[in-house]
Amino acid sequence: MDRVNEILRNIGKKCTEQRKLILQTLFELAKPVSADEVYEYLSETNKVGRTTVYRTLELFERKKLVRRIIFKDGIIRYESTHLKHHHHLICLSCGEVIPLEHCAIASLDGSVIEDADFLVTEHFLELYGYCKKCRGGK
Amino acid sequence: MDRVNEILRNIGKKCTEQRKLILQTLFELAKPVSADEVYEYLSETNKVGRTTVYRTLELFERKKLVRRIIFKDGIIRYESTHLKHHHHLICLSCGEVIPLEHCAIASLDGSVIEDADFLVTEHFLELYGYCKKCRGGK
DNA sequence: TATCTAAATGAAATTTAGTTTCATTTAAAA
DNA sequence: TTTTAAATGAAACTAAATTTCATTTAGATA
Repeated sequence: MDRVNEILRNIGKKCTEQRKLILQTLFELAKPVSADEVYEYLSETNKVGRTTVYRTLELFERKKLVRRIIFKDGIIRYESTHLKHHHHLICLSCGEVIPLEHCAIASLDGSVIEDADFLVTEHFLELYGYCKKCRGGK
Repeated sequence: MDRVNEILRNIGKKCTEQRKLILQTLFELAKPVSADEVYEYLSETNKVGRTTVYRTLELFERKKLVRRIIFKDGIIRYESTHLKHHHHLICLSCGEVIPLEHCAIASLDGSVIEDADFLVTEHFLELYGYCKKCRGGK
């Protein structure tokens, strides 16, 4: 929790109970989660309102504490940036999300696509398919 | 329009006026468009209801006439599969969407990620950054 | 060609994700 | 401690997408 306090102090915003809880949750879950999942996760103790969760995740995105991740379903999810840049394997059968450490196209960012004269600053890559379990050994 | 008729006959579903109009629209626009954009595009003649547009795009996706494309905003868009597999450059400033012909990671599909024992069947890659115009020559 | 029927349509109601409003509360500066 | 701008959260709202169900229609069958 000390770490959470320090991070929040560094972004130049008020260090509220709600923000600490939300950031802590993102650390604990350590995978892409939607605002509603964060809200549900915290709702037992019921200390944080839905609106605050949405607003706080947006703030965290602006401050680069989280990155936005979008899967095929179009729901906006966020993942803590203390996990370094990576992509995901998403099972089309059971929905499991597996982080993929190595990024084969990291070199794209900062480069210019010649034909289009386009400067790439970020990229989204998600891989879909079937996990070991769902393939039943095949 | 002959082409549209033939395609619809081949998927084993009724060849309705609405389906023909929607497929024709996807051919004409030839870029990722949302259900609402298709609806608006057709609304002058007002021949197709909103529900039908949503349902038809889902049908087309199941029949592989269109593929689903998701950008950062989370809105579900579709693009005709008569355009072969490719990705997009999306300008963070003006929103322009530029198709990117070459796919550097096409070889991923059908391959197994060893560490995770995961069979990849499809992938989503979108590149964000700044187009020539918005960079003002830089 | 007329009849029939399962499939398709679309208006309206509903659901879900996300945003805005505004009165109240609070972190932290003075 | 007082003060105040920032933050919160309930409720209202918006937008995207889905469901319901009465009506229409494509195209198979007689």
